[in-house]
Amino acid sequence: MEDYTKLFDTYLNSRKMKLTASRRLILEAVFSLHEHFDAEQLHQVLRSASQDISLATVYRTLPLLLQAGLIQPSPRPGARGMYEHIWGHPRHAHWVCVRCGAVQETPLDSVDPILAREARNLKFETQETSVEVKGLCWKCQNSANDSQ
Amino acid sequence: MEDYTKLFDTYLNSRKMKLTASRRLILEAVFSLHEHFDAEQLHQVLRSASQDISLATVYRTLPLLLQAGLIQPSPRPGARGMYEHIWGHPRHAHWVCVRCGAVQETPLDSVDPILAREARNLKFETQETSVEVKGLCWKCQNSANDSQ
DNA sequence: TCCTCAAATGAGAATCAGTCGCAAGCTATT
DNA sequence: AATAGCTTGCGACTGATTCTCATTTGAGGA
Ligand SMILES: [Mn+2]
Ligand SMILES: [Mn+2]
Ligand SMILES: [Zn+2]
Ligand SMILES: [Zn+2]
Repeated sequence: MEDYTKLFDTYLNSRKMKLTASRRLILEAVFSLHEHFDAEQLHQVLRSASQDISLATVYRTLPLLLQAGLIQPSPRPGARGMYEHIWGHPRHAHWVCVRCGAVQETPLDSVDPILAREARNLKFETQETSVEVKGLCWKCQNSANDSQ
Repeated sequence: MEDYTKLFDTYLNSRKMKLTASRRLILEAVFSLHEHFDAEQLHQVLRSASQDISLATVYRTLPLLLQAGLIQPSPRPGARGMYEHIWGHPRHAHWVCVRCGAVQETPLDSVDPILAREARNLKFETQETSVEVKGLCWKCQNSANDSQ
């Protein structure tokens, strides 16, 4: 049993909920993906693995994974309800190209101490940090004069 | 004529669009607000000033203000389509309390140089930065054992 | 001032992601 | 096996945003 499965099971037990077959499959699908995803995409992954899980169940499971600390919202301009798995992944900033949509990631190591200091000043108890930068990736700068 | 009105006019002219009465009123409403808002709230502000602008027009104008650099999206967990005006406002991080919803702001001064350095490494041309921190505000920590 | 035409608007229909209600299916317990 | 509580699928529903289209407005030219 993977670590993340144990963690999910523990979380569910603490809520008198069950680690069902559906939830296990959704969890596996989430950790099989290495990009950001939404409910619909996750559902597609399951369907192409011939797993007939209803979309409603996918929608119902995402908040559980969120609460369990296994995924986090990963908002994209324009898109809604995007997530990414975070178990075992160092926290990171997202650099989103507004032209081609590519997303690069960088660790938050240098930003974190600063935010920690400010949190102390505000007496704010941080739960989750999100750093998103929009702009043009290297490739798109160089093709800035191409069509669209 | 306010600076932001001139800027909007210039932007619209460059697109062969017109600074109409409706757009002017929406612009004024946007800068009369000093919190984050969505289309519906903006529409309410206009209605309570007896300005009968249709909600569709509000929705149509927001992307123009965005493109003109007068407002920016200000995503809130759970809420969609939130904005804030930014003309003349220093860029800032948002500290959102997950319990009471209060939003505090801090300048990005100390974070910016770090992100600038990383942008250089990535050869990324930054257009917009968003730093959002979720957690508990000071008040809510102290009432953490209260109901809800 | 009057005309012309592209741009803008209002009203309501349409879309679409996400949620909900409920009957049926599971699973642990007795 | 009966019970009780959790979970699921299905389809109906909701609410935010977008779209369509008939009508109005506004800027520039005659
Ligand atoms: Mn990521
Ligand atoms: Mn703000
Ligand atoms: Zn790009
Ligand atoms: Zn609070």
